[in-house]
Amino acid sequence: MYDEETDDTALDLAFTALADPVRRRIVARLSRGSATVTELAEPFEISTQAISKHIRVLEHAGLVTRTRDAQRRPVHLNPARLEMLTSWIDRYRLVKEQQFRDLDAVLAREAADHHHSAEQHHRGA
Amino acid sequence: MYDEETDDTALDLAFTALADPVRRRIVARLSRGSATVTELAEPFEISTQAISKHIRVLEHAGLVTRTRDAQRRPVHLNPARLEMLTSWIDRYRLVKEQQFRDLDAVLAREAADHHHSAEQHHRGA
DNA sequence: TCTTTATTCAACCGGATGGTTGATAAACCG
DNA sequence: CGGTTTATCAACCATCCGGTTGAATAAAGA
Repeated sequence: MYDEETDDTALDLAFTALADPVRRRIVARLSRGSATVTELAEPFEISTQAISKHIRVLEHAGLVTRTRDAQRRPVHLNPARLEMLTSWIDRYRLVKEQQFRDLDAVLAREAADHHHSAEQHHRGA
Repeated sequence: MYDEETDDTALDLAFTALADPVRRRIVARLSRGSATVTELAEPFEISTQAISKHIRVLEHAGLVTRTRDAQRRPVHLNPARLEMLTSWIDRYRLVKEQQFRDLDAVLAREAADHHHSAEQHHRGA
């Protein structure tokens, strides 16, 4: 879905959003079901305004959406956006892990460490 | 490997490290093979000092390691650390995606939107 | 040894970030 | 209507972050 030319600022916003422990706990909580701002704020010792800001960061990153129920604004997790992150990470993780299994790559890495330059030994992989 | 009680600051560091487009490009480059600081700096228009700082952030996050070859310090990607991130994300993504497939969860979510409280309808999932 | 190359250290700067408090808006409840 | 609940807006503040320039370290090469 998000393959090839993944929007850079979208990744910025999403990784930045998950770089904060409070926001990660919010995501964890939302994975078990939607919740309102005050519900989400309850386990924390910071103000609801601060939580509201955190939710805005998550929303701006597309990781959560909000609906409306009277004066409440329930927050819902968007798993598709999480999938965007795993697909980005896996793209490079898997390439590298394949290299570990590839003897040629191991030799190229040793060459980078013990000889002059790392350079492109086998870019045809 | 990193299941259960994943160290919070480790996740902080790793997500923060990937929240920067320059650092993500460095990771992408390193997935194709190790490289030195000046090699990594080349495609960018910023100073090598800035790149050096970026690498330190990645190293501190455990995403890369460094060896020594004379006055060069080749940088290597650590795929295991990337795997830590995907496993964290997937933990919550998959729970939520399961809810989408679960009719009971859909009903619970509607109840959260149209009635009084989101609350715990089916925490036994 | 003197010079060049590779990299880091140190100080600095502007802008973003995460928290605060106080005020405001909107919808429900009596 | 008046009051309570839910949430955001606004201003403020300290710290962090990503970049800069200039100096220092370390090893290689002449």
